[in-house]
This record gives sequence, C-alpha cells and structure tokens, in this order.
Amino acid sequence: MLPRVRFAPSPTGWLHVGGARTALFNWLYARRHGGTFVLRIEDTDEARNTEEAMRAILSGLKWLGIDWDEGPEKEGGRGPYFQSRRKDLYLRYVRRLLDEKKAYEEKGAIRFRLPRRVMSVPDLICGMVHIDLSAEPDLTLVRADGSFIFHLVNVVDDLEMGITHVIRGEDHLSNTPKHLALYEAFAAKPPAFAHIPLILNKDGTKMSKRDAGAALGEYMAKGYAPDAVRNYLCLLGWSPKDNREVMTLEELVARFDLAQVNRSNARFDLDKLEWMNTRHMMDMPLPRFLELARPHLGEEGAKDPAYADRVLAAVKDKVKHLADLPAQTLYFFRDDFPIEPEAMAKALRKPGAADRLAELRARYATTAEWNAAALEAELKALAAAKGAKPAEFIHPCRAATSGRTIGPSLYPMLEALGRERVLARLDRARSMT
RNA sequence: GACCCCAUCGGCUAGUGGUUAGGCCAUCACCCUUUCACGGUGAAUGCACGGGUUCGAAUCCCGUUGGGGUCGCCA
Repeated sequence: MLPRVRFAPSPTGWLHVGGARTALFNWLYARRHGGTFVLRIEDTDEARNTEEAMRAILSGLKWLGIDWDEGPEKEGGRGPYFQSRRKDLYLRYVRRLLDEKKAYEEKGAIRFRLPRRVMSVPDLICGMVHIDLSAEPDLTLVRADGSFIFHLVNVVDDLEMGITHVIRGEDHLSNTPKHLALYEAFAAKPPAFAHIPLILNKDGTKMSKRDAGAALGEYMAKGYAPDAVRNYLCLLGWSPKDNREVMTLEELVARFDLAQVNRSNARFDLDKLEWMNTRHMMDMPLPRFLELARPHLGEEGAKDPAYADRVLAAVKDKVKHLADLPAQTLYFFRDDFPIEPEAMAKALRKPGAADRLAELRARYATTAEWNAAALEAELKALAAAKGAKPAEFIHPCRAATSGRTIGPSLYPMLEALGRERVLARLDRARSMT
C-alpha cells in the first residue's frame, strides 16, 4: 500500500522552520515512496486562526517547493481539508463514544475515558516506547462551547483521510498513547508513527514561533534561495550518511528515508545556512538564478530586462542574499552612484591613477569586441606596454566604474555595464583623482 | 515534580565491538588571486561522568549528570 502522509498546521501564526521541516520530511517521504502528501488545516481554534496566517503557510510551503496532492486549493476525495468544515464528522465520532460509554459529559464538555494502563507506541524512529496512562486525567474532546479539541480531530481526520504514516515533531510523542487509545476506542488500526527530533535555537533552547530566526518568512524576505533553506533544513535531524551535504531537490527525494532520521535534537546554525545559501547560488544554473533574483531587483530591473539579466549574471557568484541586490547593483543602473571613501583613497587617489584611467579609456574606446575576454586582453596588453602590473589599472578602473573596492570580477562587470557607461565613468573619475 | 526522548569537536553529523574517531560549517595559519568571494593545504578542538559485559568499547547494559519534551476545555 502506498503511503499517505500529511502536514497539519494550525493557522495561528507564520510558518516556522520547525513546521517547515516537518512538512518537508512528510513531503519527501511521500515523494520518495510514490505516496500521497496531504495538507490539512487544523483551524479548530477559531479565536486564534487568521486568514493571513493561512496564506503565509501556503506561500511558505510553495516557496520551499513543497506541493500537496490533496488540500486547500486542491480538493481530493477525502476532503474538506479544513477542520472547521468537518464538524459533523467529529460529532458523529463523539456520539459513538458517548453511546458506547467511552466518553461522558462533564460541565458541558465531553471527556474521553482513558484506559488506565501502559500503552506501547511503536515508533519508526524512537523504537517501542512504553507510557503508563494510569495517572493521566481523562482527555477532553469537546469544549463546553461545542468546539473540538486537537487530539480528537487529529485522530479522526487521520483515520478518515487514510493516513498511513504520521510524521511529526517529538513534542507529540508523549501524547501519542492517548491517540492510540482513541484509535482503539474507534476499533481502528492506527497509522505508523515517526517522531522526528526538534529544532533548537543556537543556545539549545526549544525554537518556538516567537524566537529570532524562527519564521520562514524572514528567509524569504531576506532573499535566501529556497533551494538552500530546504537543503539546510533537511540536514537537521537527517543525514544521507555519506558526507554529501549540498543536494538538489531531486537528490533529496532520491535519498530521503525515515531510517536515516536521527533521534537527537539539532540546533539551528545560521552560519551554516549562510554557507549553504552561497553554495547554492553559485552552483545553480543561471536561468534558475535569474528566476529567483529578478523579483528582488525592483523597478530598475524592469526598465531594461535584458540588461538586468546581464547584470544579474555578472553578480551571481557574489550575492549573499537576494534582498541585497538593489544596493549591490545600484551602480549598474544609476550614474549618480556613490564613490565610497575607501575606493577613493585606495584606488583613485593613488599617484598615476588619473593617467592610467586616461590610457585605459583611450584603449577601451577603440576595443573592437566588447566582451570580458577582449577587455581583459586589452587591459593586460596596456599594462605590459606601460611596464605596470595589471592591478595598477584594475583597481582604479573598478573604483571609477563602480565606486567600490569590492564587487564581481572586473571584466564581466565591464562587459555588463557596456562601453558607453564605462567610458563616461572613466572620464568622470579622472576629474576626481 | 512525574513520565518520555536524547547525549561524538563550538554547531550539524559519519561511525553500530578492534578506525591514526571521518566529513561539513565556524575559528586560525599559509597558498592562489584584479577586489570581495571561491578554491587548495594545514592547524586546533570531540566520544559528558561512573560502573559493569568483553581479550578489546564512542559502539552493548546499569546508574549519575546534563539537555529537550509532555503532563490544557492550545495545536
């Protein structure tokens, strides 16, 4: 039987990295085994649910490349996929428990009689876990106001939706015996459970929604590559066991399985995510980079899309975060870009810089082919002819054309800027040396 | 507090009785170099502790300590 798994967030806040990774593991498991990934919205807490949070969760999942086979915007045979629209169903299950005296009413609420014995949870990751329910208080299923409690709806939905594997955070492990008791009361076969370790903050405390860096939206806004965030998240609690770290989506799908999921919690390490991000930016094909980067360029990029793409290609291997793009590429789009003090001091105000810029300007004015290779050959030939090191031309040229001391490789940068801009800027800079 | 899970460099991890305990991030040094990066080489740093089992434990068992989680009419 092909697996059916689900991610069941409650729309009470933004998607956080822990939830994102849980979704990812479920999705990966489904894709790896040709199963079905269901997205179910657990909106039973009407007071705290927001439409905004719902949209944030969906867009976060999509951003990570996670699609669902059944769920919101994609109705399947087991819907509806919002718990707020399944109340009749829950009521039927509760009535049945009431009829069979397995539940009772108390102060208007309905409570489930927990079996007072040791329950065993066969967990795919933690092994067999025995938990004694003898001292546990009965489980409330329905509030006095008639709304339903998580444990009830979660179990009923997993049952009704034919979920075969419940992959969720380890924080649910201790509650699982109660869920098992519910399955038993419904005379139903429970799904397999796999409790994955939690993601901790850098200081080892549990990462929760409000912690710094916990919201996936932050990474989306700062312009991380989803390929990198997804890859990094997978490496928290899972390992392909062969020292491979940088992997594409396809590679992750091909390698992922529950058997290689760890039992111990992992800390979120921003430094490594940064590294992973630049790695992915450099490794990814240009078309993919353009697709991710274009939206971050803003108005400047929209004026001349072809030029914008050339700019992006030139800076691709140097970008840390896509959100930095507007500031980082300002000089490509505006002639009134600032000349940084450091560029002024270290390059333009050097003795002989003005002459070099003039010589280079003359040379570039007549360069036949305006491309990186030709520009490099011209500059080096000029340097050799003047008995100077290429660097003595390179640094003033970079400062003059970009106003900065750091940036992409010079020749591709000049090629992208185009002859007209480069010559004008070399002229302008001479008067500032 | 009770119960549950966990424990290898600072972080993420490989390792399932015999290894010089490996890789990646971060750190430091050097090399490469048109800047910044990238890349390369090297360094430093680890099996939480105590008992067992065994010819032999990072690996198996028990305990201690530490960390995390759960005990809601939150999910």
